[in-house]
Amino acid sequence: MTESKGRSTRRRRNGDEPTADLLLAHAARQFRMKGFHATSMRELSAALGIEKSSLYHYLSSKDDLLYRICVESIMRIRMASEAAIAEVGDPLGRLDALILAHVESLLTDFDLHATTFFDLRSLGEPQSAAVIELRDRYEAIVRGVIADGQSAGLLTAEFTVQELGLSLLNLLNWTVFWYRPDGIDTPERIARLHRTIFLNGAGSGIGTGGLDHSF
Amino acid sequence: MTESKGRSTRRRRNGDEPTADLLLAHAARQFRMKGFHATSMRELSAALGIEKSSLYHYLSSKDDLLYRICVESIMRIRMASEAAIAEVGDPLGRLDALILAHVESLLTDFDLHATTFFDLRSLGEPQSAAVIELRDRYEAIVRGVIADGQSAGLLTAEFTVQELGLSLLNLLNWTVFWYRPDGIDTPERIARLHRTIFLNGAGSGIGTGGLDHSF
DNA sequence: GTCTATAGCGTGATAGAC
DNA sequence: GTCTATCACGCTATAGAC
Repeated sequence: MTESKGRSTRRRRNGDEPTADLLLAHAARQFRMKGFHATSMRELSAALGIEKSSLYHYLSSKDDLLYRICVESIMRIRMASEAAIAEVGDPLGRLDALILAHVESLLTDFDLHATTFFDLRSLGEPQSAAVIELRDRYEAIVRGVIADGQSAGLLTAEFTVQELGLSLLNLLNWTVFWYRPDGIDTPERIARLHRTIFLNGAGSGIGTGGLDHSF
Repeated sequence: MTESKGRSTRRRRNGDEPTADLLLAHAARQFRMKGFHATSMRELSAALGIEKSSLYHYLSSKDDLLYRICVESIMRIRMASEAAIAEVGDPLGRLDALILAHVESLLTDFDLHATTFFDLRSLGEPQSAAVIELRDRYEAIVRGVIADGQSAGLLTAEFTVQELGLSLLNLLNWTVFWYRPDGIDTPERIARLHRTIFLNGAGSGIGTGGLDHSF
């Protein structure tokens, strides 16, 4: 819980004082829904119940806001995933923990992550490069867990660590595209779906494997 | 090959006459790279070697251009996939054919598909609804192939057709996010990777299944 | 920390000659 | 079918009072 200064100035549209965190959350929400360039500072300030010029007390530019959203998004999913796998020793348990933590962060901080995925390209240099490096570092952790699984004989050696990593992140990340928080699927069930597909596939095991690929 | 009118007016920046098809391709390319709102009509016309006002001979508005890109994108992947599965009778063969055709279209018409995925939300009504309906109709075809596979005992019944469809499209579609045409991976290898993961998973088959899920 | 007012620019789109 | 010229608007960001 964020501690207020204790001084209430005037009724906000949402009942809260505008803080840096609140600003980030509102902005991420609007960016996810309309896109970064399609969302004006006018709309942003209206959602917070202040004038647009007042926004510049909290940020230096619109780009700065996007940058902070991207960094926050990646730091959160990385912290969550690292904490989850730190408790587990065996390769399969680590993979399970990673998948669950990744999906839970993805769907909890939905607006942040969706904005990062969709609007990272709108970020100028050098911020863009900095965010990409952060993301690469997180994905290296994911690939590390996969590599351990391969070494332990848990995962196939038919494909490289890179390729398996791409498959896993494909499976997990695209969820932000269609996920709606009010839907019936829980993060747990979605994680279990992806976990099952990634490890065992959707095949029944009869006649789906072998060397008779048509391509 | 598009037939020219035979009359050359002046040297274009890319050596070609501006046609509706060429315009669409150039626009999709720029939209994919910078985003719809971040790409100006100025930049668009510059890539074609004409003045910005001349663009309006080919289109009625910037939104109209995006709409045509989205429709073209979905029609192409649908035609390709329908043609591919029409030749095949058995469920596994149809799934294989669908995956390969989907991935090939995705990577061949890379700019079109990426623009549709990333900037569909920038499209106003009623065009947006029209495109979403087109996409839903295509995804129904995908789900049909999955349903057939389930009926034939080829695919697990542990998850619904909807869920398996989401997993498969997660796996395939996110590829537009990281794919670069000059990379080393061919569409065929990427399709085979996703095909293997979706049907058999990445697990070695020892100790990855069963009821001992940690979630 | 929030306001009013406005600067300065780039945008999508149009008019009309050729 | 392409051009030159221009309009009207919305945008990000700043200045300065309180």
